[in-house]
Amino acid sequence: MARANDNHARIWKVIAGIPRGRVSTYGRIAERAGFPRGARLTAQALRAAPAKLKLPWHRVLNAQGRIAIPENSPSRARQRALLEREGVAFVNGRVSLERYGWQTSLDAMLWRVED
DNA sequence: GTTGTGACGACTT
DNA sequence: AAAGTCGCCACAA
Repeated sequence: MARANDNHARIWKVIAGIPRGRVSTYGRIAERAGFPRGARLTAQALRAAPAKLKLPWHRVLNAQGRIAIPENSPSRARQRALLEREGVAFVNGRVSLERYGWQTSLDAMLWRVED
């Protein structure tokens, strides 16, 4: 039986692979880690992620391309700043997943979109 | 062991 | 467009 922390580790691994200047979503990350409907697991893993891992946590947005962190948290503004620093543009508080969404090589192969 | 909650998301009203 | 329902996983009480 896999322990909870093992599942978190699988999520962290996927997040670590998000390229600079691109973003992914809770649902897609979970899916790539082996949890088809585990979007919430991604959120849980992200909250529990040790800073030591230096994960690109800011590149994780919700399925609408919006920052998922609560309004009251200062991390929210920090996430946006970090993304903009990488060239990710916000329009009406939203990021175009069409343009910045991270596509895997496999996806590129299946859907014929750029990697 | 049970229950409620949440940095979520797909579906259905 | 907006709100409700349900699935999923970890965690706190």
